[in-house]
Amino acid sequence: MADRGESIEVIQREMTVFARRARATAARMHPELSLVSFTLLSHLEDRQGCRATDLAAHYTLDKSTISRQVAALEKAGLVERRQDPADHRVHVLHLTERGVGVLAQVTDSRRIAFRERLAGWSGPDLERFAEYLLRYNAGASDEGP
Amino acid sequence: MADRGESIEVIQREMTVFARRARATAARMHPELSLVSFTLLSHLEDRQGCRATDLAAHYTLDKSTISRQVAALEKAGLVERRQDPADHRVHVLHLTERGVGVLAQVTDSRRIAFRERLAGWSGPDLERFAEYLLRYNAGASDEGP
DNA sequence: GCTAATGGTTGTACAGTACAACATGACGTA
DNA sequence: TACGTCATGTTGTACTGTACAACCATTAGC
Repeated sequence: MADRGESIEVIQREMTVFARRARATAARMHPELSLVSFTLLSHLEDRQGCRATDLAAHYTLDKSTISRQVAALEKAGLVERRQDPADHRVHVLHLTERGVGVLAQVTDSRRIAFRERLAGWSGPDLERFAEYLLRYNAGASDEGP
Repeated sequence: MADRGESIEVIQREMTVFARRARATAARMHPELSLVSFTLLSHLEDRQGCRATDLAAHYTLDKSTISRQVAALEKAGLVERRQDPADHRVHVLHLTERGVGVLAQVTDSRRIAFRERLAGWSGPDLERFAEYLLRYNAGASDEGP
């Protein structure tokens, strides 16, 4: 039906539409935890703690940005910084107990929202959609759209 | 393979990853035309001109935001505002010749980038991916993720 | 004609981000 | 061992995108 170029147009446009909305939506859903903070906390949980530099590399954000984000999260009591005894330059970041709790709660309510959002979808469609997104993002090293 | 919940997790996470990157990528690709500006110009071209209020409604942005964005685009010579003779409150927005040109050029280079980005994909996969995105976004009235 | 709604601008504030300058600490080599 | 270089992080500064609220101008409804 659609030719290659057409599909690409659509993907481009719809990805863009999505991007434009995501941040605002996240903010509306969770005034207490922005999309950025959420992803940082997730990563921290995933890795069971890591350095600021790792976060910066993983999300291609400037280290100053991370520094301030982390400072805010620390101030909010969601994250704590432990000096690495082996290298005194390094602060290893860990979720606090409270951080774990908040993250769990937000993750949960996000999951619920997405579940509802995707309620009309068949299992195989969901699976394929997820697959495509993974594939798309996996290919997005750092310079593609 | 994956159950429903798992797929939803993935979609949620990957959409988020994408969202986090899109803006920065657009900025890197086109320092002269942000993602926001780009979408506004596209809409203007699509509609062959429209009012600021229409843009605000379509993108669920505050009218003040639109006002300033449009002001910037006007200053950059990409858009012009024509007073509606029938209703003196209204400014109808139109692309200038230069606006059309810049939009075309950016659209083009975006298309090229996406084409490259999706080079390894089969036609049917592209088609289905596009379809899913459309479906997803179409359902995203205004409160879902 | 007066009141309410609509379209838009301006003041203000905030988040997220980058870049550059800097401080501190670690490490390798002469 | 001391010096230069690299790595980690923080701070100063500036810009974009955004919202909300107050406001002005104009139109529409009763």
